[in-house]
Amino acid sequence: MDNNALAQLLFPDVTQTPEDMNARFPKRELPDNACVTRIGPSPTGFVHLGNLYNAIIGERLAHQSGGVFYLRIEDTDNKREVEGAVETVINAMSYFGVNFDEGATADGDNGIYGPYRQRQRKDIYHVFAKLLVEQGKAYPCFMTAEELDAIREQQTANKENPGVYGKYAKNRDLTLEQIKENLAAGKEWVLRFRGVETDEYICVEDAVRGKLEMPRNNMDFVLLKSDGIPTYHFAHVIDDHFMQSTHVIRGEEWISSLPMHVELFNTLGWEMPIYCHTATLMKMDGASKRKLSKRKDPELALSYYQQEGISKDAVWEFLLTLLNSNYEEWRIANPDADYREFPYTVGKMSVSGALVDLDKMTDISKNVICRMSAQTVFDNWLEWCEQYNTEYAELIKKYPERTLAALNVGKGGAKPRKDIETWKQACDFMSFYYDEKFTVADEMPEECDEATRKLFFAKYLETYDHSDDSSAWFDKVKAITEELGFAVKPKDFKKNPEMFKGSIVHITNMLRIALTGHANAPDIHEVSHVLGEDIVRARLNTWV
RNA sequence: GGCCCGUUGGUCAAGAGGUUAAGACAUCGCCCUUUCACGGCGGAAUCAUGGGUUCAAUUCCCGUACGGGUCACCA
Repeated sequence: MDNNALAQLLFPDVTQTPEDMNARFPKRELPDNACVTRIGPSPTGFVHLGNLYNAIIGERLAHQSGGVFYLRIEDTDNKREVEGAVETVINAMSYFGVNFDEGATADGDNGIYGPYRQRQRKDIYHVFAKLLVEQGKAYPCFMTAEELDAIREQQTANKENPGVYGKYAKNRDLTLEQIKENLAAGKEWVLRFRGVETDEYICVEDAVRGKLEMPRNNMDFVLLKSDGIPTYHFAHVIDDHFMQSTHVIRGEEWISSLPMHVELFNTLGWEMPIYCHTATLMKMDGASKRKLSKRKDPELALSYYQQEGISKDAVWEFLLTLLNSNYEEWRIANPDADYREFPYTVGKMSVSGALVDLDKMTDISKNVICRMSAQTVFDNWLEWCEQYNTEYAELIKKYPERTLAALNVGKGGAKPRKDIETWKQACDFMSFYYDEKFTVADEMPEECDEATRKLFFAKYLETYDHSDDSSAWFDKVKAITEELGFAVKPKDFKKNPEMFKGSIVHITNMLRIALTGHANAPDIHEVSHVLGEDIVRARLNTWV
């Protein structure tokens, strides 16, 4: 077989050489130990937590080391492509604060190692496809889907490994004449790698898992599909070589195709990047763990977190706690530091599938929000409402001063309140500050019967002076409490419950509910001043 | 089925051949407090399993179970 003739027959238009490619993509000039990383999403229009999870690792590695983090669109499967998906990826990533130095942009490319969309890199892949044919390491295969199915059936029946290899690789040794005939007959073909029959093992040092040992590839896997577009495997090796990725971060589902990648790097004589195979995100389903699924689990979609109003920093920090086991300790030691200051390391990563725990996420979100200034909370909440709850957006804009003052309640000091968990929940929590939304949601304490209520609110309003300071105000509350036969000190009531109708706890609860509608609301005196005297009087008057 | 990866409290997890097996979330109790929170203190709760190596194994090795992945002209 004349391999050069075959190569020329298959790729008549390819005139460039591997040397041309080396010249086209010069070596990056970066500091020592700088990491070059990337994410390579396929443009399906669905961005999920796992994408972000891997993106964060790449982003951290690159930006901590003065390296480059880029976006490459892996669009080799045109069946799955969705309009506008590239923009969706970029927007989602940028919403969560993941920004690219280089790569695909909404309307083009940024960087000299492009194009950054694989479909546009056909000419590059073909140079190496041709090279492999010349070297006798790749060959055209004309087998139809039916033939392939038949082989697979036979293999399954014989309890053999399925696939095109060894004697099953029927087109492996076609003559140049046969190939010419097939081509002339207009038969479709794919380019297959010529696998070696061997019982050798390969060993790859994975940065998160350590040694990975598996049988060396013996499959005649597909390099180029019948439309001339490469498969993931071929594209990955060529792209990560020329774009000079130092670390390939991807999900563990790729481990099983690693032998193909190793084989390609070796035959092309290129150095392998460092592989980081990350754990799959799991979820509790009944009593067992399972992989998060796109269809069943809304929390897998990144858009879910936006809709729920979980702040982007909280999502980052949540992922960081999964990614690096000592992140939480660092956070406790450095409560005010930016999470970007945390020194991330790959080796500290979990290798087993982590469960996505929404409670934990909420807790982190709460802590993130309580560290923000009232103004920042205001801005972020409003921004979220503009998109997801326009009714509240209007209210915030209608009462900006009151809203800001309300958000400021419990701020300052070493132990800020943690009332707001998410932007969505903020709408519920803050509702009582707006007459438009105010309702009495909780029951009055049973110790306060109707007569008590009427009497209390009448007296309270009678003596109410909006300018009273906190202690003057509370003295008055105490006086009325005593008058009504309630214990001023909760402990007295605890000791001798039969001597009182209730305690000041019940009285203040009643007041709180009348004022805010909820048993759970901040300090009454402070809330009163945020609301203003008119609203306070109006709300309490309805109980008299 | 073949190949591969994994398994420490309910969850996320640290950990090392000898530890009282960290810490966080959740949960329960107590304290602080006018209330609601915040906060503080404390409780309950974990090394999948069998065998080996060893003076000693949760940690190292082998098997088993369980969970997961993959075996496409999908990534």
